[in-house]
Amino acid sequence: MHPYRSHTCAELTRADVGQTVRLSGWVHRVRDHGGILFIDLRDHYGMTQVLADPDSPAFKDVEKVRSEWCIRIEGEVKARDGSLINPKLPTGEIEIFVHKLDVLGAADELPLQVFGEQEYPEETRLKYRFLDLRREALHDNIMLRSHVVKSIRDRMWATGFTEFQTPIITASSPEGARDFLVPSRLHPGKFYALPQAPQQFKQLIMVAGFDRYFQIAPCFRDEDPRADRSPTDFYQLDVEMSFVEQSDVFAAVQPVIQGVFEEFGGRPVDPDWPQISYADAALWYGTDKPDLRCPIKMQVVSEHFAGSGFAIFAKLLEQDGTQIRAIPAPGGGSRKFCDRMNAFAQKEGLPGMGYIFWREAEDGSGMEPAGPLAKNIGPERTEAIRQQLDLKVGDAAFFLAGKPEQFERVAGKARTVIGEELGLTDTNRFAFAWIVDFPMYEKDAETGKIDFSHNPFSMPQGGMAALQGDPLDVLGYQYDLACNGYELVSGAIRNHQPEIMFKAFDLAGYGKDEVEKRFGGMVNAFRYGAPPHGGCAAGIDRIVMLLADEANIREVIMFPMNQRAEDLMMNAPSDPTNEQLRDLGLRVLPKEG
RNA sequence: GCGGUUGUAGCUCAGUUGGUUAGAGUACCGGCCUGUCACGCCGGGGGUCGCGGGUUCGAGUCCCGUCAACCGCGCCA
Repeated sequence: MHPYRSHTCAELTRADVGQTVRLSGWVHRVRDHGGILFIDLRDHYGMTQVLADPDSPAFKDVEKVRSEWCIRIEGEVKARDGSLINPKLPTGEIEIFVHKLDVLGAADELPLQVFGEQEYPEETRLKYRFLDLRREALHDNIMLRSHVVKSIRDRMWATGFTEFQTPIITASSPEGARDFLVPSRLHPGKFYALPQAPQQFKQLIMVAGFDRYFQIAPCFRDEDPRADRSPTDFYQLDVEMSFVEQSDVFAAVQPVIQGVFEEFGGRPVDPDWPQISYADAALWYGTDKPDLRCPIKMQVVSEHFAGSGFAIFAKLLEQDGTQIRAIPAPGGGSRKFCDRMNAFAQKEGLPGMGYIFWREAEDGSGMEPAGPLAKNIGPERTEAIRQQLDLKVGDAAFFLAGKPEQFERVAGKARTVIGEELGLTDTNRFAFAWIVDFPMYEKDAETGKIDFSHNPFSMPQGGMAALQGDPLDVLGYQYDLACNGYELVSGAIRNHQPEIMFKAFDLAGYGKDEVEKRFGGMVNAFRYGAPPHGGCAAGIDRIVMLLADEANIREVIMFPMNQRAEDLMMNAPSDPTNEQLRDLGLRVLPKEG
């Protein structure tokens, strides 16, 4: 018999009754009745009930074990009486009568219970991640992740993609985020960088003629985290294809993502993935990662307020670049709800959201608008707004005024909250949308400087000719895939022509020298027969997060960092030894202040 | 860097307008219990109320400062 186990804790059934078996695992729960004593023994695969009574030679040993001790038992498989069967366990028809028990690893008093679904603070959970990972919910999430990654690999291979590994210690590739730097010992004073993405390598793979590449690749960015954004490192499904247009990339990626969501999501996946321009997404949804499960679309209603009796809005509209936008709220027609949403906008840093709602007229003559805004602009304008937004009795509309870039984000959030609170959002599905036609450039609000708004390697729509006019009018072959309000995929058709690339960088204020210096490895390759190519990268952590229905990305990462990019379990980052610093030719400056 | 929330037993939490010796559940230790599967019953140990200062006869509670965690903003093509 194997020294540790003849079976797993999920394996034994009525068919095994009478066998002598050996099991190893963790003590999930002990129930000590004095004369009879039960242990739920747990391993990766499942749970088996073990029992002992004073007839067992192991009885004294069994009395001593506690939760989460790692033990090995030997015993006989016994059938349970009908009334004693536990239908919740696959092994619930049998139990093991113990003859021998060995403690493989005792446990101190636990900082968090493995048994049960008690919630614990993240600090505790991260410090004792190995215990948290024993718990069913997290264990299942990590297993889900593993299956999802395998499914993605299989689907990519099945459609003609091949996986290659790219370097981890490499050159800085300033694509936007802050680099993690690695000091070089052999070249004191010089640094490697960890890749923010395998971006340049995958483009080089295309120049090298490999045609269809993918990789489940780690990416490293030294930025502050969010609930849906892991600090330090995360994984992407990185994809690149040669001789393709945007629609070819969509056609290659959609079946993979859709297939994975159908396989693991447990919820319907919308088969229709609309393509929405960046401009429309900003206007309708206030974000470039809209949640299409919420049916609300915002609209421009400036004309109804221009020159109206509502002086605040009317005056504002006299300034350049201002707009009034409306969020229709079907079913939101109560003062209480409207006031609550207004308070929400104020909490988010706006002066507030004006509103109108429509109710039954008190004299029974039909419907009447309510709210201070309606009085100020008068009945005709109010009615015109109602007709434009297609609202009826019991509905409301909220209004945001100013420069769209200043209120768009909050408007988008308000749209989401309104949709949820009014029950308009069907949460039990996955709704995808390709966001296309991103602008190539944006103007910094403070400095007025033109810079790339997204990926500097994207091909501008219209090529070289498009770069002759106003940079802010140039759109890129640059796209995202949004799902339920998260950005899942981001990609582009690349700029593979050195002249267009130099011109594109020139518009953002980067000279030829600088491009050569920073992206020389890739740009140089483009001089030797670069194929047109494009691709994208999909966030593995976010995909699993959506599939597992978790709001926090740390629930789907085996060993995550905390909000301050610290590993509490491994104690990272930590101080280097003086010897290490000397080897690297580094000295640490004392912290200022 | 900024804002919000939180911080009381190993763990999860309660603690009133400031008032006696700071409580519960769970875990841990001891006792009882032969059919439980969140077993049950009895008893016990366990506290720098995040930390520092202040107000007060008296502070877990009020004030100031500070630290930490999470959530958000900036940032993240």
